[in-house]
Amino acid sequence: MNHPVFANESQLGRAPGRSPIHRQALLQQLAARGIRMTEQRRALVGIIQDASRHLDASTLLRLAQKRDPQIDRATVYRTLDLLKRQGLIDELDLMHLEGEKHYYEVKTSRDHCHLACLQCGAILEYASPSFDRLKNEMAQQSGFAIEVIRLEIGGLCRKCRKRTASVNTKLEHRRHTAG
Amino acid sequence: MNHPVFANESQLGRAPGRSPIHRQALLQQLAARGIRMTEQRRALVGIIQDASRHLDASTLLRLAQKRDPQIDRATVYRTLDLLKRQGLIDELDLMHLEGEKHYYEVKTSRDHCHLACLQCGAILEYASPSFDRLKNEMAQQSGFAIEVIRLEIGGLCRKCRKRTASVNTKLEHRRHTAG
DNA sequence: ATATGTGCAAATCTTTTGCAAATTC
DNA sequence: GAATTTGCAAAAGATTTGCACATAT
Repeated sequence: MNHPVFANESQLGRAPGRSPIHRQALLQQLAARGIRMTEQRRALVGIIQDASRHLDASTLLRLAQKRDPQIDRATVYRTLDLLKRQGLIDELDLMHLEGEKHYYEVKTSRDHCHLACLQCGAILEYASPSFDRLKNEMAQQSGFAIEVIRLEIGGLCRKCRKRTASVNTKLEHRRHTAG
Repeated sequence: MNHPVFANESQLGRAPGRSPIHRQALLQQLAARGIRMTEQRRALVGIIQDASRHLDASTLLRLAQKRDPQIDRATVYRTLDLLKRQGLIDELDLMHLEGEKHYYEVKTSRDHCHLACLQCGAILEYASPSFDRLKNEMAQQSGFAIEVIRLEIGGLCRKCRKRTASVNTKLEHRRHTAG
């Protein structure tokens, strides 16, 4: 790929280029590492996979309880921790748009970053060769063996910018025509 | 600047190119925005400025209380929130090396990112033209007006990598010479 | 048998909030 | 005296932990 790739701009939207094939690959990875895949863990992985947006722990719990009302908060947190330590999911803040929770997504084949609109809460995902290059450069220059990389941006999305701009224009107009 | 810049590798180290002049500039910015600078706020800003490492809220509180035992947790959080909203400090996770706290640093003239060693906790700060370029590219391509940018990396620092590598080698050696 | 996973409840940790008193404009 | 800032104590929210029981190897 030779140019930036976007996901559709949307509330807590998901990354570009995610495929259903991932599911099997993911379960295989876990099996290969000798990790016991229980019903509950399988369900949690599935929910994270299928979600059309980034989930936080309590939302994940709620969704999981729809199928299995028995499942406990602790299990959710323990599973998230497991998957995190195995490097199979990434943890995001999304600029703490709502409280201090974390959001999770299955690690994609391609690193990408998240742009969060501080006004409307839209999340845009962004992957580009420059990002890949920067990562390589940093690894090389710093001597770090990079395990996790997280680039998050807060700002105003295109729409909100226009909206704000037009409001400002109106306000200015009013100001000029007032006295 | 035409090449990557590092801060010294150290426990929770600070960014390259920070100058004491910042203090005045910062207080001026606040004054210019009509923000009342009380003794306590001034003290907190000073402590964050002077710190040789990234501080979390409770450490900041502890340090502030050395001079003024009266100062309260709430004031610290409220001040951090104020400075954050004014875009004068940045909030970091440092890959949650210890718990879920946040760390703070005065915004520097140059954007930089943080590499956190998951083994020894060292923090390396990194600024480079590629990072600046990526930021511009993203702003342009996405249409976002970027207000905050946060690039954090978790991995193994050079030292820990070597250390780990040599441990592995020893282990392998032992394994080979064992039976 | 031994190790691992789970539910439950309580604990912990960080951050926020309501309110009355103090301070500043 | 109106608006802002502060301390205090309580609340809220997210995450972790101890422990007894259940499940898998």
